Order: sequence, then structure tokens, then C-alpha cells
Amino acid sequence: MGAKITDVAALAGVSIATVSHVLNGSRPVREETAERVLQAVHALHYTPNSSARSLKTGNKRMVGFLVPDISNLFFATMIDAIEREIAKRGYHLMVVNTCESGEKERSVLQSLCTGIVDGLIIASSLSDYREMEDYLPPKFPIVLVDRRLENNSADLVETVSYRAIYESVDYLLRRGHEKIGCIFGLPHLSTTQNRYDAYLRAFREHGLSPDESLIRKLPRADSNPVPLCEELIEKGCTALFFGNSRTCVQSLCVLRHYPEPYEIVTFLDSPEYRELFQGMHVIEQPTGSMGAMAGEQILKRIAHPDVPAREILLHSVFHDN
Amino acid sequence: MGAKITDVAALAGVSIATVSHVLNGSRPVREETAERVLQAVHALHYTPNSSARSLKTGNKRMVGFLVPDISNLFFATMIDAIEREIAKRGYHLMVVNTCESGEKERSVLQSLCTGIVDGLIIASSLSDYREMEDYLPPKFPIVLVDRRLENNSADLVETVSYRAIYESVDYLLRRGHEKIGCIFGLPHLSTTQNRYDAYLRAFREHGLSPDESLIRKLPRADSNPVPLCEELIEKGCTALFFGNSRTCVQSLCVLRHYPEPYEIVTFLDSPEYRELFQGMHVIEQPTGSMGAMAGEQILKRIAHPDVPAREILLHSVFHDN
DNA sequence: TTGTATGCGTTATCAA
DNA sequence: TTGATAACGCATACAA
Repeated sequence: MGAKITDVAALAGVSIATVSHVLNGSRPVREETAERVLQAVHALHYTPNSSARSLKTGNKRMVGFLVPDISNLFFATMIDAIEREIAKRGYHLMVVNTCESGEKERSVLQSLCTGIVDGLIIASSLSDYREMEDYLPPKFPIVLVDRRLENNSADLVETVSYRAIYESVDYLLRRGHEKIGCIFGLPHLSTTQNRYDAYLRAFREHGLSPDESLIRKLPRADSNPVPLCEELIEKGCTALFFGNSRTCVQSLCVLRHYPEPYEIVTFLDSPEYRELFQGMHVIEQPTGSMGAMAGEQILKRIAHPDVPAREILLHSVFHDN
Repeated sequence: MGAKITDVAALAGVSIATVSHVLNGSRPVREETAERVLQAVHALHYTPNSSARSLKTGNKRMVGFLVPDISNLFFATMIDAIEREIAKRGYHLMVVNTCESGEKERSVLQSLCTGIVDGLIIASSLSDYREMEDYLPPKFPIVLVDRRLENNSADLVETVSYRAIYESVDYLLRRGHEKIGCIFGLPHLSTTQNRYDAYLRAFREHGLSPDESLIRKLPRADSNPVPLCEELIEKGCTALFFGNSRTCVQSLCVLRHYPEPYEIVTFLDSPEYRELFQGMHVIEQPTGSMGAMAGEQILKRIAHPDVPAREILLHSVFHDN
């Protein structure tokens, strides 16, 4: 252990209260006294013990982020944005990978919310908010991001892709495609459901109904989309629609093996993929903005636990390249 | 605030000492009593307040990981492995993105090492260990991972790629390639330097010297390799060597635009890219193992701050597909 | 302008 | 086998 507040007080010839107030600016101190304290602090390389401070004040200056899959660039981009946002106010970000497991999410939730972090941003693998509510102290600051849960009563930052999906389908139909293959993500996620619904509605609004046999969903987080993709191409699809970046990236190796009569629409989840997706049509998600908004919102929530929950909606944009 | 140890004690009809001992296994407790305590813990969703525990024990059960670039899958893979490893012993991982900035690294270092984490794993953007040593309390547990620093006196987990690079160059030369283009990462990193040296040596051991005009290094972390790659192809290269996965991924969009008379060797930094790199020859890094070893080592170092520093070396493997 | 004393929620040392 | 209680290092209400 290093120096403690009592050591500083002794060296400066003042009480520990004065040391504390000098360091926190929490009460006027005579300039000369303050000077002596600061010198003692410097001489002893004193830094306040953050556990003691947290225990006393209840404030950790730390936000947790529960991520379903850290090896997905979508979340890496979001992490970066959140961290940048909260760092502005002196907060640290603690990232924990929940591996798309509701089980692990709950266990991590429980261990973080009691004394480690002041608030939690969660991209949840659960489906109902009540599944996590039991494990949280009442009014614990929570911001849900990207994925919506049923019976949610927490703040939410979400991206709406309905319009962008409509435009992309409209584009493909105008280009005359009749067999459009389609691969979405995990069926139980709100994002998947919303994109799927938007996709169907877009066809219906054109007076069509899509060939359901050309629509696939990935059963598991680690499912390989390659066989699905090959199947769709074999079936004679002339266009492919990918419901997220990762699926598209993983499928690229297949696409190279075939001649290219087809057009591709894919979600662009992270600017990292912009170059890789050159020549495709992309639905760009405002991933960084989502992270920034989530970071901003969790700090607001920590500061004001009692104001009503907010929903913040952002929008994806379709680019036909 | 949630339930406290006094609440549990009251509900179970025992003293707080007994609750503590049941939870920590630090003293024999009658089975029936222990059972009652556990039930109360469960009923109240009690979790010990970690600030209080840390204050008392001096142990935070938290490891920090300073990552230069969280949107690089290489590091995402490592994060996952570290977290998995230390979770076995009840430790949490706190990830902070240093954005390839030595400046930011030092500032984060300073704020984390005094009371927030028990130890730090660092993939450093600095070049000399003494640059960070000044900001650390004496004997603070540090494990350097992936990147070696000059004058290092901390534990180190590093991957050696010399043999794999030799084999890959040998392979390309045997296949008769005479113009081999080459793109490496940031010049100041030990990994880049080692790979570059190994590349040159491999040619020399074949009695050749590589055409230096076909070797490129990325000047900055956010540099776009695409123009470099195009240039190399224009110059008539029949084979390309990528010094890391990300550079290769970013260059893929170019490669599609040219007919394919060339062969590609690339580092495979993360299993995520395995499919994408199908048909290429890869130098596979043991990224997950590096993370696991780093996690294991930091816990050893925290437990035994006084044993001499260790160097742990792993090896990349070349696969000609 | 400064000092004293209490308590934050644990762990661990005594006693019983 | 269990309970009472003293720290851990700090912030802060209350005194002076």
C-alpha cells in the first residue's frame, strides 16, 4: 500500500478533513494551507484509495457494458464510441463479453451491479426485461442498446431500419430481380425480427409476397452462413440480402467462387467494412452514434435516477452504390 | 442499494460473521446453518459489495487490459481469451482502448494502477518500458502481451513468427514467384520489426535479397492499404504477403477487381477470418493462447509480486492450403 | 478557516 | 460452532 490520507495530513500538519477538502474542492481552504497539503500529496505520491472513496460516496465513476459478442465489429465500434463519450466526464468503461448467453448475462449483471459499476449499458441476449430486473437493485441505472426487450422499463437506444430496408427492397425489385435470397441473424433478437418484418412489408407494399423458401435465419451465434449462402445461389438467386455485416463477410469466400450475376445488399454495421463492401449496396447503421447516445444516456441516468425512462431512436440509411 | 450482509444475517437468524464465513469458506460452519444462510442469500439476491470487500482485503479482483485498437479482431480475440481465463478465478476484466496512442496509454495507466485494478495486461503503443515505469507504483503487476518493449522488465507473452515466415517465403520462392509484394503494419511495433526481419532473412538464406521497392509499411494505424496494394499489383507482383489480417481484409476489395494470377500469404490473427481467407496461405497466430497465457500470468504475478519476470513465447504456424 | 467523529459494508480477530 | 466488534481509508455532518 502507498500513502494514506492520514500520512498526508501528518506531513502537512493539518487534519484529514482539510486534506480531503483540498483534494475535492469541497470547502474553502486558506491558500497557504492548501499549498502545504498539495506539497505533501506530491511528496508522498498520494492517490486516494478508490475503494474507500467508492464505499463512502457510492460512486465508482465506472460504467459497465455487457456485450453479446466482442469479436463482432459492430460491438467493437460501439465500445469505442461509448468509451469516448463517457471519458469526457471522467468515467471508465468496463466491457464484459456475455457470449450471447442469457445465463452468463444474468450472472455478470449480478456481480457488476453491486459495487463495481455505477450503471450498465446492455446489448442483451435475453428476451424479457423482467428476466434481469430481479437481479438489479431497485432503480439501478440501465440503458439498453441495439436490442429491445419485452416489458422493458429502462432507457433504450435503438436503430430503426424500416425505411432503409424498404428502399433497398424497392431498389432490388426495380432492378428486376425475382429471386432474392436473404440471410438474417438470430431469430430471437428484436433486431432480426424488426428487419425480417420490414423485409416482408416492403414486398407486400409492392403487392408481392417474397418467396419464403429463399429466406434464412442463423440458428446460432456461431452458425456458419456459408452453406446457406451456397444453397441460395444454387437455387438461382440473382440478388442476395444480408441482415448483418458479419454474415456477409463470412459469405464472401463463397461469392468469389461463383460468377457474379447477382447484386448484394448488406447491412454495414461498422465503418471498418466500408472498403470490403465496395460494389455492394449497403444499409448503414449509425453504430457509433448509438454508442455515443448510450454513453450520454447512462450518465444522465446515473445523475438522475428518477426521471422517466427514455427511448432514443436512430435510423439506418440505404446507399445504392 | 441492494441487500447488505446485515439483511442476510437477520433473515437467516445468524451473525454477519457467520454469513461472511459461509460465503468465503473461511471457517467451518454447521451444515444446517450454512444452508439457512445460502437460502437467505438467494432470497435477497445478495452479492457482497465489492468496494467494501476491496477496502478490507486490498484485493479488487479486477484486471485491466490496455488495447491499442479494439476494432481489430486480433485484440477482440485476445480479450475473449483473457476474460475467459481470469473468470475461472473470479476476476473481472476491464478493457480500455488506447487508440494506438502512447499518450493515452500513459494517462490510462496512471488512473487505473492506483486502486482500480490489481494488475494490468498491456499491448503497448510505447516503445520503451521506462516510459511507463515512472507512472507505476513499485512492483505493480504488469504483463506485456504481443508487443515487446525495449528495456522491458515486466512479464511478457509474445508470439514468434520467424519459422512460419521462413516457411511461407520458402514456399513462394519454390513456386517460382519472382516479384513478391509485401505490406507490413506500423513500423515502430516490435511485431512489425520482427516480421520484417524474418522476411528479409528468409530471402537471404535462399541466397537472394528481396526487391525492397515491393515492400510497404503502413505509416499510421488508420492508413488505407488499398492504394499500396494496387501499386504492388500494377508493378506486376505475382504473389502478395500481408503482415497482418486487417491489412489483408481491407485489401480484398482490390483483389476482386483484378484477374487472379497471384498467390497470397497472410497472417491469420483471429479464427474469425478463417473462412474469409479460404484459398490463401496463412500464418496462423495463436491469438487465443496468447490471451490465455497473459491472463494466467497476470494472476500469478498478482499472487507473487516478487518472483522474477518471465517471458512466455508462442509460435505462429504456416499452412499452405 | 479548520478539526473531530461517525459510518459506508466487509473481513477477520478475539471471545464465548 | 458461533457472535461481537475492530479495523480498512475515506467523505462529510457537526463543532469550534
